[in-house]
Amino acid sequence: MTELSKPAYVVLGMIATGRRSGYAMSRTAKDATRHFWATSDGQIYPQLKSLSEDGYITGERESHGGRERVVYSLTPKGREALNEWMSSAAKAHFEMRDEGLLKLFFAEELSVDQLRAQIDIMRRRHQRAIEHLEDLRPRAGDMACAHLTLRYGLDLHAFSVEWYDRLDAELAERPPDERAGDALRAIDAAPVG
Amino acid sequence: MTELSKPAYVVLGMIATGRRSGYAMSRTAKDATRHFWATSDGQIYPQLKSLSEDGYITGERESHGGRERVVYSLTPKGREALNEWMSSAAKAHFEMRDEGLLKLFFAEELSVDQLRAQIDIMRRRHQRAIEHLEDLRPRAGDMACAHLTLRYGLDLHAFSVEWYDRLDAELAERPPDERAGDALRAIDAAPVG
DNA sequence: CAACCCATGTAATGGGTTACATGATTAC
DNA sequence: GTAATCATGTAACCCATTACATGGGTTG
Repeated sequence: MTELSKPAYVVLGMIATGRRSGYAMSRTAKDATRHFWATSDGQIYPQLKSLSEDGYITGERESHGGRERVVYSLTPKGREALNEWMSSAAKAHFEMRDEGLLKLFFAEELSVDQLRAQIDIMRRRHQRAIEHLEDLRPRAGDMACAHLTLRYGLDLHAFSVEWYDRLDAELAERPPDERAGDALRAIDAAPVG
Repeated sequence: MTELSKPAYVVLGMIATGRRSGYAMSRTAKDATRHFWATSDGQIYPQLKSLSEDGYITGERESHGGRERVVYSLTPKGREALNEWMSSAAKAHFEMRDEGLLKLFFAEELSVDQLRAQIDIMRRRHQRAIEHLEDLRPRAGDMACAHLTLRYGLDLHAFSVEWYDRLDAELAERPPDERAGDALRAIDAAPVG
């Protein structure tokens, strides 16, 4: 039982939760899981092929109103691999990439004005993310787990909006041409308390 | 003025904030920026070479207590590229990869018990991240911006710990062998409200 | 009859990590 | 003397995205 790749578990999980064609998986990946785990078509389709060859899943051609598609099912081996992964306590992959934070990290020499401009950009970015997730909500239908992860995303971005709001409020008290590093030191580098 | 790559801006920012040797950049990348923007040695050193060739930075050999190292400075061209990026309102790259959330997304058919076990793993993961960031704090020294991004990380993980705590508290009220999807629907899929 | 969605795939490219490789200096 | 830190780099590999390619069905 060697470990499978991450995209493999995505595919197994998709099948287990009723997304049984490659296209359905692709849709769900774009709609529902993208905001915490991106998966592209270039991963899904090759994965379906190799998981079939290795006996984790089986595909059946189905004609669905004239259109042809392949509908996959988990084999016992696939079910077991999924269960093992789902209940594993092994350290799960966690990563963040936030170009905005990178800019904040380098902001030492900016003016308070310039720093506040960047913070505003970030605040609005999280605000837009919230609006985007709200739009996705109806598409989650009755999948309770989809709503759960959506809720997490919404709450997380709301946290960020508030965090940047509070930081901005503290910076608003400082002279606009002060050095950002000095201003932050002055407000104790702990504006969010 | 074609746009530079992300690792290029990392290097420019590092120089501007006083990390002037490849090794110093590598250290800061591991210590301070890793939790929101990973950069490896395999990116830093080739980048130093190509940014030198393209006239964004200049390197000077320096002997520093017998040891040799190369210390870089920004050229006017490099300074301009950095300023442009720092003040740009263009959509900044933002990405999250959370394998734990992926498992939650597929948890529909698990038991409440199994779901709570996964939530516990995630809660502890964020707790450990907080401890790790606390350990890094002394190394930020007097860099106000380093403390700022550290603060964001700490607050973000604290938010997550609380979020999972609240979710777990609600699930604790449900029978342990209930289907996770049903339990979540029952608590209205909005446990964090 | 055009645009869009369903449906499936491949190839080129780009980005990033890991492992490897080397060697000097300093602290214990 | 030996382990850790300073210091710099390269090559192989893995992973993922993008663009391309194809074609049938549905809706306005």
